[in-house]
Amino acid sequence: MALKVATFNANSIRARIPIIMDWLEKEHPDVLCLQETKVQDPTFPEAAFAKVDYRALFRGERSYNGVAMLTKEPIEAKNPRFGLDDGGPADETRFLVAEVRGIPIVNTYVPQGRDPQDPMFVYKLAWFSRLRDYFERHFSPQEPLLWVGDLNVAPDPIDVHDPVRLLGHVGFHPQEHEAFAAVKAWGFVDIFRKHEPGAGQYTFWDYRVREGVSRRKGWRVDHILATLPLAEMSLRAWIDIEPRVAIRPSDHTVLAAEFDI
DNA sequence: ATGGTCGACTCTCGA
Repeated sequence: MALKVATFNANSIRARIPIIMDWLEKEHPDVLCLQETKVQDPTFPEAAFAKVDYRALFRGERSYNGVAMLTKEPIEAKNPRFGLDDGGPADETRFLVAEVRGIPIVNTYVPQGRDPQDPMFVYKLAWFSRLRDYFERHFSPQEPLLWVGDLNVAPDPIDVHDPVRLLGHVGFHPQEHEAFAAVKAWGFVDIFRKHEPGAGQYTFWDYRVREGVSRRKGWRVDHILATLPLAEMSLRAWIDIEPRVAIRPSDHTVLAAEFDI
C-alpha cells in the first residue's frame, strides 16, 4: 500500500486555499504538511478542507509561523503534539508531530534565521540541535520516522542557483550546513536526493528576484527525510511546480514523496 | 544592482 506525503510552505493558508484544494484533488496525498499558515486556530479554514475529505491538525498565530497537517485518515489517538518539550521555547507553531498509519511524522517550520549577524540565526542553529535531541529522546533510527517541512537550509551546492555567491547567506551558511548535517547524521536519508540526484531542483524562489522561477533562481530548502527502514520503502519523490505558478502563487512549492508501506 | 515583492495588518515587519 502506498503512502503519499507532501510538504508545502503556504505563506498564508487563507491566501492559498484554492491552490491547496486543487493540489489535494489532483494528487490525493495521504498527508499534506503545511508551514507558515499565518492564522490563529479559530480562523483556520478547516471546513474548506473537510469539503474535499481532509482532516486538519493545526496550531497557528497571527501573521507569523503556524503548522498544520491535512490527512485522509484519522490521526492515532496518542498523538499529536505541538512544540518541543525540552524546557526551552516550545514553538508550538513551528513543530507538530502526529502518527499516520503507525508512522510518526514530524512537521517543522525551522526558524528562518534572518541574517547570520542576527540573534535569530543563533536561535536557528540551536533549534537544529534541539531537534536532534528530540529525535534522540523519542525515536530510534531503526524505526520508521518521517521528518518533513520548511527546514530553511539548502544543504549542498547543487541546492542553490549560485553556490559561490550565496555561500554565507542565511539558508546556505556553513554553520547551518553543519547544524542540519548533525540532525541528519542521527539517522535520516534525504528522500528527494535519493531519487533525484541532479542539480537545479528547487522548492523556493524569492519573490523579490524578478522572473525567479523561469530564470531558475531557486533554493531547495523544503525537505522530506526518513529513517533507513522507511527510506528503503520510498518509491519516488518530486517537486510539483504548479502551486508556484498558479494564479496566486506562493514563494514555495510542493515537495512530495511516495512510500510502499 | 544590498535592490527587489508579497502577506498580514497599520505601517512596518518578516520572509
